[in-house]
Order: sequence, then C-alpha cells, then structure tokens
Amino acid sequence: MTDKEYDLLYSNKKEVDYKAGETIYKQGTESKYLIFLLSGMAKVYVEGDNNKNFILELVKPFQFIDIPSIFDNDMLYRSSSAVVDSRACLVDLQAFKSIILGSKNNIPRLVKHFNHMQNRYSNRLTNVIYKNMEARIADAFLYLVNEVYFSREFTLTISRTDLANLAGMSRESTSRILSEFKEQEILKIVGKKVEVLDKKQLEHIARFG
Amino acid sequence: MTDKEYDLLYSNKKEVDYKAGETIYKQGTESKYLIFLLSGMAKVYVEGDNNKNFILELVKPFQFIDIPSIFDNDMLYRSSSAVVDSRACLVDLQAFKSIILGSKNNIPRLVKHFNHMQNRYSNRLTNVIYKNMEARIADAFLYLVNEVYFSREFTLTISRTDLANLAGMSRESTSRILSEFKEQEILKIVGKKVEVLDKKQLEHIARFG
DNA sequence: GAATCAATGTGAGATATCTCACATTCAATG
DNA sequence: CATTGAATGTGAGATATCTCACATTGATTC
Repeated sequence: MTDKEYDLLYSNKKEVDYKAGETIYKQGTESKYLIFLLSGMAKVYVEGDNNKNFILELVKPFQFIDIPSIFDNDMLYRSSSAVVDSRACLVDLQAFKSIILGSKNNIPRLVKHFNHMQNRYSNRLTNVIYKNMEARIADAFLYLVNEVYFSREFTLTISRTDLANLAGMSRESTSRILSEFKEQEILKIVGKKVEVLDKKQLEHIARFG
Repeated sequence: MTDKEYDLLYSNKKEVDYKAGETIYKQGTESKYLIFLLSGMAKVYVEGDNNKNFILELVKPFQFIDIPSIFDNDMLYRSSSAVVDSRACLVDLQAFKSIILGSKNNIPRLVKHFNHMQNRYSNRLTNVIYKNMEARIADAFLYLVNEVYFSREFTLTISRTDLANLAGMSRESTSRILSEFKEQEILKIVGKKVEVLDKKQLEHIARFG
C-alpha cells in the first residue's frame, strides 16, 4: 500500500472498543465500515431463525473482521461479535473501495480474502454434512491448534457453547465428546486450559470419524 | 469489456462438449481454465469423503461455471459436472487474470461473483444446520423456481438424487417429502414435470418448517 | 412388445443427535 | 468466605433422519 493510500484509509479513522459478547456486524444489515481488529478476538457466524448460530471462523488481531458485499449493496451475509474484550479500528468503506480500484496491486490480496472465505465455507459445509460429532470436534480442535492459537497448548478464549457452534452441534453433545477425548487421552482439558496430547489421533478422527 | 480484452480472452478459445454426468472441475485440483457454459446445465458441488456430495448451485448458460482460487494457487474448492449434455468454452486463466488487473471496470463484476458465492454458501449452510427436511425441500424448490427455471412450471433437468443433494438429505427422504407435498397439493409432480401449486405455502414451510 | 436396467417410491427398523432435567463446578460479589 | 448465578458435565428418553430392503415405474434395447 502506498503512503497516499494509507493516508486515505486512516485519515479519519475511529477506534472502538467492544465488550466480550458485543455484536460488531449484524447479518442482513449494511455497513459503511470495514472493521480492522487491533486486539482481542472476534467470531464470524451465520445466524439461523431460531437463536442458534454457526461459527465460521475466529478472527485475530491485524485482520479485517469481515468484508461486506462491496460493489453490490454493502450488505453483510454473516454476523460478527467479540468473544473477548476487543479494540478495533473503523475504516471507511468508500475509501477502501477507491483504493481497491486505484491500484491493481491490491486486487490479488482482496481476491485471496474471498478465496479464503470460500475455502472456509466449503470446509465448514462438508464438516456439518458428512462428519459425525467426534470428527467435527476433532476438526474444531485442529482448527484451533493450526489456525487460531498456533500451539498444541492454549487457553480457550471461547466458551463450550461457542465450541459447539464451531462444530455445528449442541453444547451437551460437545461436552460429552470432550469427556470422551479426555478419557482416551487425546486431549487434556482443565477448565479453559487445553493441551492436545495426540494430534495424530485427532487428525485420524477428523478424517474418519 | 473492451474489444482488446475480448480478443485476448477469446483469441485461442476452445469449445468442449460434456456428456450428462461428466466431471468438469474436480475439487482439490488446479485448473488453467475458466469454463463458460454455452448450453446445457452444470451443478457445482462440495464433495465429502464418502461418495456423497452437496450441491451448492446449478449453473445455466452464459455464466462461468466456477472460478478457481485465482491470485492464489488456482485450486478448486468445489467440483462441477454437467447435469445434461452441455457445451462450454474454455478461457485461459492467465488471460482472464491480466484482464482483471488491466482495468478497474472489471473488478466490481468479479467481486460481485464472490459476493454471490458467499451468499449462496451462507444460505446453504443455514439450510442444512437449522432447517428440517420439509423446509429444505421447500427451499430447494423455491430456488428452482426463482433462480433456475424462472417459472412455477418446469421440467426437472436433475434427478431425485441431485434434488436430495441440493437439499442436503437422502434420496429416500426426499421422495417421501415429495409425496407429502403432492398429497397436500403444494406441488404437482408427474415424472420430471413439476408445477408449484402453492408457492405461498412453500415459502411458509421453507421459513418455519 | 418382451426383457432388462436404472430411477424412483415406500415401509420399518437402526442410529445419531438433540432436548430436557438435573448435578456439578467455577467465577463474581458482598 | 459464604452466596449466588453462570458455565459446564452427564444421564435418559424423544426425535429426526438414514439405511436397508423391496416394490414400482420408467426408459432402453433387442
């Protein structure tokens, strides 16, 4: 990004704080901002009619939380909310659009974001349709290890309910599978502290159930 | 699109025929082509481990069937195949990329495609997770009426198995729901001929199950 | 038009997952 | 540190959907 672009983007930027649980983007509404996460963590999820939701991904600092349907109607196909207290920076959507149109250097990055999102959707979809509960939980933990906490040991920043929504199943079933995995010494879980003891096995379960 | 762009795109174009059932794109592979459908119909679907698949959308002539993850690794996140005998035109992916980078006029259109795809994914996902079989079948028929055949009366170009995969359920269950809907005079179905008798009711079922 | 194969319809039992109810643990607060 | 409310764990019955088996229909070929 050039200095000029940077200026345009951040000239009248606003910083905002979100409390844990607070909604950031609401599915079905339009937004005039891109929201760049500075600290904390957000979840991006698809809302159903009943008050359930399905978590697509967890977003960490220094990424845009989501991108509205730009060059269309600026609507949001998903909701987002903070999972822990977070701070973010609002970027004007019009400014963002003109930067995208302004230089071809920025297009590949935008397209990559869309690719990523589609890949994520495909994964989540196959998960829910083809895999049993064990495989879905295994998959969720592999996601946490490989793409969220980047370590086999971590402190969960999300609740069991969120974990359930990430795996696309009920909280109760999630608890039961978690107990199974503890029993089989695949995971060590004490409260929010998690250690993946047998990643190979987790991968096997994620694949074959 | 300018004439120059048009020339670049179609200079060494190739036309190809696909038999019904034939695979066009294979999930997990890369492709050097964009494939533009000239006649017939294609299904775009996500493959699971077991030989099941979930249909994301049906593509009709004069649209690109799918777009590989350009500016990334040109991989496909989905598979596609012809549902009836079809003819398509292969467009070189490199040429397409340079056109996208060449003029800002083409960016909004590309971005809209991504937006559409994401919207589609969100819908399909909510469908499978939150809705019961009746609602999913109702939803599938509304999709066929509103976005595929553009009429309350049409001749199905897909099998019951495809219909099941579009609704994300088993072929047998699909048959049973179809019989229910015939019984309740919501649909009139004779072989491949379909008439939606009560669209309001269909919409209600799609919403509330 | 009889024979054969694929597509579709239907019933009943099997199974995975959810729901409800309650027990337990954990965290916050006075 | 006792109390309260929220988050989590667990059991058992309820339920939706699938699977398997078979019947029926439709399409194709000789």
